Amino acid sequence: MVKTPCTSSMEGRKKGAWTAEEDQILKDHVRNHGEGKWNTISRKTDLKRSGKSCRLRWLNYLRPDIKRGNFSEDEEDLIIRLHKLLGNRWCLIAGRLPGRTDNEIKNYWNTTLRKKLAEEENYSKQSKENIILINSTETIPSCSKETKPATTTNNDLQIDASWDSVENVNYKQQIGSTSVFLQGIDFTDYEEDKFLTVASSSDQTPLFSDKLLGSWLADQDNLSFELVQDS
DNA sequence: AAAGTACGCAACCGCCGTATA
DNA sequence: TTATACGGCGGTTGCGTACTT
Repeated sequence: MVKTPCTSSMEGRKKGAWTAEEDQILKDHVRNHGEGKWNTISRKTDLKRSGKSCRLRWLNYLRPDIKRGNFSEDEEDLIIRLHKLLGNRWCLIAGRLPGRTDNEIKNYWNTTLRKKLAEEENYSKQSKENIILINSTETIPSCSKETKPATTTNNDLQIDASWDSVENVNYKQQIGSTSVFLQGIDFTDYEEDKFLTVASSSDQTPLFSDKLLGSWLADQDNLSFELVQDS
């Protein structure tokens, strides 16, 4: 699909679809100078593109390791599971799918998966029984009554799934430390200070910090494999 | 065959965090 | 400490294509 190129009046910057010539200029520049310093590209080459536009074009289209074509069932399943865990953190999700870009995953989610999941949700509303509480050493209050803790910040990750819609959740709470098994993922070994919050918010969603999930994901190279195996 | 509508996706926009002067 | 530039991210737009009427 090719968009008609158009020219912005702002500083002669070009906008719209990229041409093959522009792609070649950008590829040559990155090959010779590496990624980064995107704003210098328009000064050092004939490209009349903003640095942002160059960066986006490279990351989403020109990068050599980009995987093209339809998403496989495994990839689709992984996206769904990661989205339950991470919400709209497309860059984090893309980090677990080699060759896929955040933009591609975001588009796929918005155009295909969201609809598909909505249809499935309408079809079956039985997940409530799938919440399994194990090894509780104290009573876990009703999730629906929990409120967002005072320690929470705007950087907290709010998992984009209500307790009612999360499947196969094992929630374990221990005296002295907090352990959470979510979607088969064990957070037990993580230092307690990394658990900014382990609770549910007023809208019935559990909260985790970006720091926790970012470091955890970085450590768990086999996450994709495990999640796929899980399905 | 033509017009209208829905869909997919590349690209843009605005915001935010970080680095630097 | 403040201002500015830049990079990164998620949300949104708009164009081309496919499908429907």
